[in-house]
Amino acid sequence: MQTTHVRVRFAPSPTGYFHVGGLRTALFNWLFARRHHGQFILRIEDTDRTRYNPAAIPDLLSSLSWLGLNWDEGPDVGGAYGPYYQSDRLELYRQYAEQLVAEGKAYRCYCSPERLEGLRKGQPGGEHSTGYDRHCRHLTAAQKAEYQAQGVQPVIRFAMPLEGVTVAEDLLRGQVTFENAQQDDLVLLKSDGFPTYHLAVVVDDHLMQISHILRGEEWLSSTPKHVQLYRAFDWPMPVMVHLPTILDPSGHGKMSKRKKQAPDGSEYLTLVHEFREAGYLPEAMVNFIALVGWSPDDKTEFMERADLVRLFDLSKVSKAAAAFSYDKLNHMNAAYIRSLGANDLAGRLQRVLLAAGYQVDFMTMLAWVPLVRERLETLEDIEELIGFSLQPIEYAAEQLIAEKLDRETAGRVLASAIEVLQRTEFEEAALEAALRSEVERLAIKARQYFGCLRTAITGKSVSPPLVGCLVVMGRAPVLERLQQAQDKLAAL
RNA sequence: GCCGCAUUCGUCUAGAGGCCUAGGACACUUCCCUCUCAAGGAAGAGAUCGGGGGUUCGAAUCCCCCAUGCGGUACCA
Repeated sequence: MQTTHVRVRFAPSPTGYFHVGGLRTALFNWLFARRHHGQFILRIEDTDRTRYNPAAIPDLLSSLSWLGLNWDEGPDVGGAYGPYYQSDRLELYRQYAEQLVAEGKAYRCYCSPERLEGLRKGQPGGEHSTGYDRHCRHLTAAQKAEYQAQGVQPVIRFAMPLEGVTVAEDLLRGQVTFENAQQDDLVLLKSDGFPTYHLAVVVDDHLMQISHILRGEEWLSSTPKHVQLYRAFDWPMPVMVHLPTILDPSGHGKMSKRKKQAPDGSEYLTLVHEFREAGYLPEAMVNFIALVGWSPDDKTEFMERADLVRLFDLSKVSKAAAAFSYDKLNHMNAAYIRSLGANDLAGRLQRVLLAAGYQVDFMTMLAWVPLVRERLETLEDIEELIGFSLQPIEYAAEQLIAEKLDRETAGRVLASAIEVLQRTEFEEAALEAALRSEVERLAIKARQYFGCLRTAITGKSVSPPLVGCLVVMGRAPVLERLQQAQDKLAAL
């Protein structure tokens, strides 16, 4: 596989935001390029003017950068085989299309969209569901002249062989055979002068000397068209690899084709920027996505980027579509968060909170790290975890007497805590010892004592270890909340 | 409808004729730890390898048929 110099490309169409399906294709291309010390090329396939979305390219570029998938040639960086926007290569496609016309391998078609539409409607269920009836394939000179006179803007169609078969070679699936009679005379050049995907992809992959085409499985069906185009141009075929589809978590339907609802009614994330905003680490995303449709062996799952590059092997890519598991992603993200250095984690968390509008300094964040580290599934969870320390809390007074406490005892707990916290050094071991002895003195359970305090301090029944929270918050704010709790209890 | 691809625990997968009474991970259950929640530790449940025919001494692994799923069937990519 490393006999030829590896040049691969990721060639998205800027019609919408970058989604996980595209990410998987991009990542596999990137890994393959890095594994073989080849080039990873980014090419923008903006040949559909009607679906063009100006937000798509900035989103794509920033997402790829966030994930660390750098490209050797493409937008921003240029390269020897540019331009890398297909809309800047129109003249090229026109020339190649004309060349095929001149050689009798393609022809001008003057059929109206209405006629084509009628054709499609008229023949469902027929033996030949092939869309176009090749009406214009054998027009006489006079007929052509008449269409021209009418001012009809023709398209250029490829003249597919009418008989025989086309065999596509796929690295994973072997030889896939298609009957030529089933194939359409596909449009190469649209009436607006833009190429279709089929023409542009073949011309560019050849001109850019792409050695391996790794693309989604949905392209397998159009591969015979591409094979015939390569043949018509007399160009060598790149190695083809069709990557398995990513299914949504239910296992039905392509991921990200449409938004799907999770069992709890929320929407599944499908766009890369959504994962970023939801607090997923780029390193976790890369590791996880690498495992959707590929695995190095029967054990290895956590792999740093260098491992991924070293181990990536196209021949071990799975052929079957795979469902996207948010559970596993979350697990992996949490594991990556836990493995981060304290300073690194603190910095990332601080950024999340600042972006959410909170005032937090780095040292405080650093103090929180040991308390929250193994409780974070995503970076965004930090707000839920320590939000109580950043803004006033609200809770019902009844919550102070949970855990089978009674009102009087809860009052004693608060009083005892206030007393202890006033005189004890604000340091974890000292506070822990002092509070524990109060638990004994009051002859209640630790969970009751700390549960009451937890509500008073955090307003919640779940929090990071309480004593740690007290230390990070500091004496004054803590005492203030305990006194507020006393008031609440009194008012009950 | 037609064409193509795929089919191993709920999910992601390992497996390329005997190493498989099918391994790992997520999720799940139980227990331990424990101020809550996590994390961690231990144990457990979970797939006769979609079904049916072959080939073979022997098949999850090879062949055929069927079923199901997915994809394609555009002047979209």
